[in-house]
Amino acid sequence: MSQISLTFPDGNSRSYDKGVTPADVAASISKSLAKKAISANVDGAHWDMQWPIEADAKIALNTMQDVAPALELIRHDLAHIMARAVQDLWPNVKVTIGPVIKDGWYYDFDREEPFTPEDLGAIEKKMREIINSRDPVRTEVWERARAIQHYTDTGENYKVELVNAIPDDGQPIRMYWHGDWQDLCRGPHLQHTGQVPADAFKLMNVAGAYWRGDSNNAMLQRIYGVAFQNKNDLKAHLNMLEEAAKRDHRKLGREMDLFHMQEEAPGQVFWHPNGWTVYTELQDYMRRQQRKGGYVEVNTPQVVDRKLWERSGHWEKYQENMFIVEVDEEHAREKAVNALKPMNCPCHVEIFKQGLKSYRDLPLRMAEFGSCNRYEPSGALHGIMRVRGFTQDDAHIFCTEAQIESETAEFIDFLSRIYKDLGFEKFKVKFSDRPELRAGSDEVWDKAEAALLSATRAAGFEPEMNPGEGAFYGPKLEFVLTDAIGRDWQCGTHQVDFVLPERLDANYIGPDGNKHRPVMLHRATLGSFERFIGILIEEHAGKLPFWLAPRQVVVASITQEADDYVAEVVQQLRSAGVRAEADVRNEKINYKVREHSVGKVPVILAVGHREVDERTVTLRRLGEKQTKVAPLADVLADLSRESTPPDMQTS
RNA sequence: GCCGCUGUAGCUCAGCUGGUAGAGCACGUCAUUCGUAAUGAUGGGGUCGUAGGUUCGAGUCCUAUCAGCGGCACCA
Repeated sequence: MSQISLTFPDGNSRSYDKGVTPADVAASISKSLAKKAISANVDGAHWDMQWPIEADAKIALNTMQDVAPALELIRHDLAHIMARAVQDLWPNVKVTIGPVIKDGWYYDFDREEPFTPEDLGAIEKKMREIINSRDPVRTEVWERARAIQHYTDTGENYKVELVNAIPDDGQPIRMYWHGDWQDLCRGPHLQHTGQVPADAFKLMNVAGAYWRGDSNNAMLQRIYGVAFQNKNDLKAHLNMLEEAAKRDHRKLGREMDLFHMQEEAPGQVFWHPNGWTVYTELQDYMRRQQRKGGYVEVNTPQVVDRKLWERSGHWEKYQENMFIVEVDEEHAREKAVNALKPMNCPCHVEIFKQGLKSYRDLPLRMAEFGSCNRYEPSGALHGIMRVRGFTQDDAHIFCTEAQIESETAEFIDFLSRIYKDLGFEKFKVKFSDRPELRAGSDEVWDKAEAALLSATRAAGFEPEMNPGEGAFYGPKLEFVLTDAIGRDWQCGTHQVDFVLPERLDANYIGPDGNKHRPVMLHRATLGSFERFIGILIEEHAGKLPFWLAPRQVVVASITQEADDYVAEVVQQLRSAGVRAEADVRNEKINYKVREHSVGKVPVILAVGHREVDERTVTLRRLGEKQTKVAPLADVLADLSRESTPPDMQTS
């Protein structure tokens, strides 16, 4: 039998028989390692202890101390153990797939009756039994025909489909057994079920999910679980979720009296005075940024004849998601079907088309705080993050092909500065390329994708790839922020579009005296005010930066004799541009401090007879215990400076 | 839109197997004038999401519908 040489992390090599497994290797080193090992890294690939090694390689054996492989295996084995537990309890349930995800795993089942919370408890219990039984994990590579026959015989029709979907490119069809329970799986897995910590996982919830992610397919039941290396990590995770729930923008929106939503206007926001203050502060800030950035601002109609949407192509694709506005026929002077504008781009093209444009006018950056309405599917709505009525900080840049790259670079810079001002130093960038259903030739897509990508990389970002997720008219850069519990939300976007200018016949006169098509860049920085404010609230846990805080200062009296002084302080703060309120209610200072702290007011100024006499105030900042007594004039100057937005700070 | 869960006072929630609604906070009034996260007393407040149905009787059971929540699908 031929020999191969395996090189260990310490640089030493040993030779083994060809086809040696990591389990053999571990056993050749020590008995305890053979027991402790969970998997190996073989030339960088995560390798099951049972898989044979056929050639010289670098090898490292993993134990539970190696976090990444340990978590991967724990979660993956738990997926199998859970599926086994479910089939032990309900033999008629069909299994499908069960991958590892962030913090845990899920497994999709086909079962008539819904899983109940009690079922989850029973499954967890069964899973612990399986773990405690320390059943060996075994693997074999099967012929495709045998696997299909096996799953046909056992009635696992989803598995048949999965086997058939495995490409015929020499990739092995691998079977795994956890005890007697069998699943199709790429692996690797642990050596036996007892290697999974029995006290560091929890089944979280059941949800519906379509088979293979396609809404035309059957709806399966997905059970989500989380798992860690030990009990404490699990506890910390559950604790984190509990803390995150306190930062939920829907909860804080109510507590801070920012907005509400109600049944009569689903997916639309009633902004209260506090929330509207945040909104307008943010809008003022964006308007200043856009002016500085060389944008012109426009405004376009809300109700637009369907003819324009037909020409732009949106009617065909998005008709069902548009609010249709029809005038009562009896009273209508002319019959027309209109739609509430779901987007601003066609309207901006129409402005561009007014008057002949020259290449000297390009790039033309046209911005609008555009109110849009989209009839989003009911299940998509989520607080103020995904709504049916929203306002984009939208702009369209009309430019030449040659300008795409520099305009993209400039926008990325523009967005980064703004996100930084708003407290987001880091954000994800995703790149979505051509979808299957699209307009425009491959040649045009090649150009657009290349230009977007190279500008993004030049700006220092390596985008995450979203294959096939682009808009129908062009590739897309997405700037993604996450909410309190880690869900991704697309906020900023930057898209190249060669299609719409064509469809709506926009053109400019080039240096050659001929008509040319401009390229259109669709871009939004915040995305929508609604979503961005939602993210902002969660990111800051309601403690918004001072300049954005709706109620910046409450001046609270300690006794009635300070009431006049309170009024004076409030007046002076307001004159200095600070949003200040008086609280002269007949309540104890403790009560007032608590109430305004809960309301996330960043600064409380308490005044009693001492302050009146000395013309000082006692200042307390949100979240801090200690207070500071200072002359009124000093505090006025400080707070006035603090309330100035970051882009208007002078020093 | 799909699967599941939820909907009782402004908010958070209780209300067992059907016998016609309850707490805390909030709000009003009175007392208290207080030094940094809840002063005390007292009072008012709900057609139990909506519409049907079963029943002598429905917050409780059934049907439909609306909205919200968690996922999935969608996201110009």
